[in-house]
Amino acid sequence: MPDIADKRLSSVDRAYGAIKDMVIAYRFKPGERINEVELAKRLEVSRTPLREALNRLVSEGFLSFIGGRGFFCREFKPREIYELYQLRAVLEVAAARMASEQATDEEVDELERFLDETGPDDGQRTSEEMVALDEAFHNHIMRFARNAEMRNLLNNLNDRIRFFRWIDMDSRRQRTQNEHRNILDAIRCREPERAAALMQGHIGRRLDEITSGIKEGYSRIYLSSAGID
Amino acid sequence: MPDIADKRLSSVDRAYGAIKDMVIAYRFKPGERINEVELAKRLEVSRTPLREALNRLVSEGFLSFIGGRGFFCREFKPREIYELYQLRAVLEVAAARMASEQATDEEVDELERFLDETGPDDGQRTSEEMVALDEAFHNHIMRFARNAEMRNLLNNLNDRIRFFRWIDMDSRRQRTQNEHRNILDAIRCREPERAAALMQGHIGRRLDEITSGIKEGYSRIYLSSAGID
DNA sequence: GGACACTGCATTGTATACAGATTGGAAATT
DNA sequence: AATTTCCAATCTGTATACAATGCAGTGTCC
Repeated sequence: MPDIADKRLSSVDRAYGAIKDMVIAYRFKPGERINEVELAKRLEVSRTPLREALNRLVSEGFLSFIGGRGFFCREFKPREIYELYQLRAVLEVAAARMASEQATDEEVDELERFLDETGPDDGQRTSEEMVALDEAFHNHIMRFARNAEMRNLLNNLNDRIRFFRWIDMDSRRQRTQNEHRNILDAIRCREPERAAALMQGHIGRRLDEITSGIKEGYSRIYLSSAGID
Repeated sequence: MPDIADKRLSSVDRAYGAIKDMVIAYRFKPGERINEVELAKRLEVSRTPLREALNRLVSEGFLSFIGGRGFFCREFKPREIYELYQLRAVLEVAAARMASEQATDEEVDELERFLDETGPDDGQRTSEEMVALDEAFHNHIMRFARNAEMRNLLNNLNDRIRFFRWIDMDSRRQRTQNEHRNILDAIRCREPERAAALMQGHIGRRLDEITSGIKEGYSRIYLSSAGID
């Protein structure tokens, strides 16, 4: 996470990081218009670098833009979240298959140690922490797949759906660890199809439940953005 | 393709479209530094909207950026092209599977008519035309998959690898049509796994041959950009 | 009472100015 | 001859100004 006040960074980078964090944390309401002058004042940059950062965030799917009207926090229609999850599943299933073929034994051992150290859940963790650990596991797998483009894309998707993963994390604390261990075992045994099938089950099975989860997500979004400002 | 001179479009949009077309057509050499003042003059916009467009193109993978030094045409290392192809294969294999489950019978018929009308190759087509038809077929499949995020991503990937698809199109004019018909048949029969396997073969088999093709691609890039200006 | 036009304010779109960083090349030094 | 230093020209990074567009609130007309 880039420091917003770090003067070594360019104004564009500072604005970019700050706004992205704000979008991820739902400090903007979905569909809310972004006032450039006000935001520029808040971030202590001028509108020129601010708009460069906003343009980048539009390309990355965090904001939308309507000519003549300005920039908006992107909306999260249930269908869109569903599609993001679906793409994430496609990517991660492929990554599991590729990891089974390309991960080194050392990498597999390292990931197993990670699982040993971080689990099982003692019941004290927040949803945020659980998601972070979950993400870390999946990022390991993706690194084993040796494809930087896919890795960047997964990072982008994770940033965009993180909030909604909080919601359904509660219901599967226990199962997650076991499923992760099974996936890792398939990779260790060099069984791409089994790894892919397990990953498909691990992510894909939740797809149907997501639509309902989004409603709860929305209520939390409005709560949090109302409570902070 | 947006008209560069269309004054109804904003300066940012005009610059964005023009630069993207230039990158796709390799009017910049890989790694070439982009002079903002000169490019702004050529496109008849000021540096402010130009830089907004350049920032968008960085996020979309068409350009790179180094703070303090400026914008550069992205380089195409063999490894990167390989990874883009690989991601494309992952996406399209998933799309074939999803299309088998979700395409309507009418859509399948429509795509079959498209194949009837555009093939077989009479030997008169250029590589560019062949790639355009190939892309159109694959875009149909992707539309059947009902995922806008994946569709956008595929469009982005196609724009970024189009040049290299010209190179290996020559060698497989005939086979392409047959493979397309087989894939469509699997979708029609609602056999997701067969569709996926055929798509995997159709795209994935070429992955190994790509690295060598890139060298030829590079020579064409330098020829074309030298010849036009 | 409701629809519509008008007007002033707020906001975006773009050009330009200028400060600071970078680069390439000439001159000086080893 | 090769390397380094320094300087001027060039280029990027950012702020600001102003024009153009959109928006909301008011009043008017039907």
